[in-house]
Amino acid sequence: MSAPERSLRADARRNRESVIDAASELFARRGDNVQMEEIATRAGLGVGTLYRHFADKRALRAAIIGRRFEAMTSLARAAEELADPWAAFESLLLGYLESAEPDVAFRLAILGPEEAAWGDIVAEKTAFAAIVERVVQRAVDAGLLRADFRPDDFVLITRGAMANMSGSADWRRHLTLQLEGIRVAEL
Amino acid sequence: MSAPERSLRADARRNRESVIDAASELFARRGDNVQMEEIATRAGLGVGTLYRHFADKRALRAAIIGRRFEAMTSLARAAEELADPWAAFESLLLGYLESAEPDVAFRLAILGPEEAAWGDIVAEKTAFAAIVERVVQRAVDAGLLRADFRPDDFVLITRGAMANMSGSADWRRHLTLQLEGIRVAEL
DNA sequence: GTATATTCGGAACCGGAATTCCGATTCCTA
DNA sequence: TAGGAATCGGAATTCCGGTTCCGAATATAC
Repeated sequence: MSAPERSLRADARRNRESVIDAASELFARRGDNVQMEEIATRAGLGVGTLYRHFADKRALRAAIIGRRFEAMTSLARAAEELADPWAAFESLLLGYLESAEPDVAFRLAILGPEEAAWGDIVAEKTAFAAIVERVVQRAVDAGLLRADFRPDDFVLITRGAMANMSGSADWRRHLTLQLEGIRVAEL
Repeated sequence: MSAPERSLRADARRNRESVIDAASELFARRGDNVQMEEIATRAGLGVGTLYRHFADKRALRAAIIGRRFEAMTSLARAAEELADPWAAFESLLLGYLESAEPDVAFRLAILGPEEAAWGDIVAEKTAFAAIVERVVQRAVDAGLLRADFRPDDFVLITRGAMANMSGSADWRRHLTLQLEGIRVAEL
């Protein structure tokens, strides 16, 4: 991530923290529909300060989303611990989606076409992807997921579910339907 | 739709047509990332003219999307004609998605949270929905779709597929997986 | 406690894009 | 084919939010 260089004056470190908190909160609730000034205000700072810590809006958003990916990664690690292959897969899938649900910015980042300058994020994303790959493979090997199920399908499924997280759509219902399409019928 | 009042001066009607064509083209290709001026230019007109025909960007976009819904509706009508219940259902589903694929603006309209002032559109949307309901019901009654399949599920499925139309995601693959979750296993 | 480097704050600045305005132009009717 | 209404064109205006700047305030070193 944006290496929080050692040696930052105490107040600076504290403020950086505030900015991140405020930004996380707002981006999560309103996606990209948030002004730099509002973030600064909510952090109890001036916009200038905010720009001292992050080059521009993009960088700030990227940092926030990178952070969410870190959370996703540890969540994934926890799921992988589970002994039962199916439990691990389902836990990963559901945990990921439930974490994404309340974070509009994250969902937009995943669903949107934004291919540009994701810098940091990519790394985190990759770490997460590695775990997904292992968990999926384990479930397939155990004969619980259709043999032709690929890690990419995990992406298809999750994006699909996330697309139904706005408004009144019931993404859990959608997930259920999707699972019936990929799980191997028992017996 | 925005009732093209009778009695529009010939040139006016012609220009309105140009605007709609240009806007359709551009919105379809670039979603909302299009300027009023660009639309005017491509239509061979000045922005002023454009505003004479549509109150603002919103109205213009709404008109364009409403138009797409009209197309979707006639497409749906055609699908409903098919004798085989499953063929009708599949044709509707696939036809809808294939029409949506090349139209970024339409997809955004469906996927986005934009709840505000859809005015016109809603009507068209409703007409389309009515057909979907009948086609779905017919497939369910024929025992080809799981008994608990509801028209709302059609929305879940299509939104899911549309979410995988950007970048390298393979929405057809996703659709296949989803179909296996809702179709009744033959025999 | 003073000096010096950092950091803060927020008014001012800027660029981009939507929308307005009104004189010039074009259509249509009598 | 003249008159007047309807329409066009596009420069000018407005709005909005990101970004910059630099004097003031604050922290840390000595």
